[in-house]
Amino acid sequence: MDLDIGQVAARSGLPPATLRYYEARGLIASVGRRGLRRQYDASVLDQLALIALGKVAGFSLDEIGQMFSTHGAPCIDRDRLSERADALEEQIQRLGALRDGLRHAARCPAPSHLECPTFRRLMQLANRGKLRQAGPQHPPG
Amino acid sequence: MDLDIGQVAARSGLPPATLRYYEARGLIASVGRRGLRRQYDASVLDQLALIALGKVAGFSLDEIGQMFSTHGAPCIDRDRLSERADALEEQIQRLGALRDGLRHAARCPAPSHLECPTFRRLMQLANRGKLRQAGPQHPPG
DNA sequence: GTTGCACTTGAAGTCGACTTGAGGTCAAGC
DNA sequence: GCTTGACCTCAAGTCGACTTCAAGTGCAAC
Repeated sequence: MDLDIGQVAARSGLPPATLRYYEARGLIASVGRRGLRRQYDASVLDQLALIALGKVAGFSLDEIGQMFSTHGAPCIDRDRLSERADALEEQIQRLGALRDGLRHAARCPAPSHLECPTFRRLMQLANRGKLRQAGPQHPPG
Repeated sequence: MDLDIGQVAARSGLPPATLRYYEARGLIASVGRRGLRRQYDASVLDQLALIALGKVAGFSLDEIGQMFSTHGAPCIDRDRLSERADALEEQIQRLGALRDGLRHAARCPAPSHLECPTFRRLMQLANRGKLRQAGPQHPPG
């Protein structure tokens, strides 16, 4: 019934090294060994899916780790999800403004972007940090 | 008329070390020295604002560097801005889906999130990479 | 019985954008 | 003329999430 680390890797799409890394970080736990090899309960796949979700939602591995109760079952704080949803909402607003600014700049007839008032306003915003944390994540690796 | 690096730092809010770093990367150029100290033309402030904007828009420093012509004046590719605007649009869609999912999960009456179909669907999406690159950027440093 | 492969370990390397540190130089103020 | 403080250079350190490496182990197949 248990899964060998290789099988978990195959089903989750994560390399074994990453699974060991997660285990070392306390995000997942193996149920034992067969020879040297780690064995995992099938529920680890759910946990890994949850971890993946947490990551795209913007949680750090540490934060995700705290969402698993000591017993391994997920105990996700609903307030925390709401908070994160609100943060996403704000970010969406910022990105929307940025997108509109870029669209405008792309079409703007001013000879230099520096002469376009809209573009300059965008620059001001960026400089004052109003737009901070709005950028897309460069794909890790 | 020229600005000392300290003045540029004060006006831009960037530490001198960062200005030197940008200069080493070829993003800005000093017009000379007074004693040891770098002197900059006032236009460097525009360039720095532009760099800040590029950063929040998700460009890397290398990409931003390429947007300055060899003469220092910005020569921003309008197609590139459009592309980035489109990428932002997509990201906004993904973040919206994620936000909705989180909101639902926060309110969902299922005893465990794992038993909520919406939440599970979200997990699936995250796992298939449909949501990748959607997370908010953790502020560097 | 030996080969081969997927695993094991711990340490070190990677990425981008800086920041920090050590040791040195210069102009100004006392 | 000596101190102070802001700059200088170059090297190394930081952060998070991995990846890669070197050297070793154990099971299965031939």
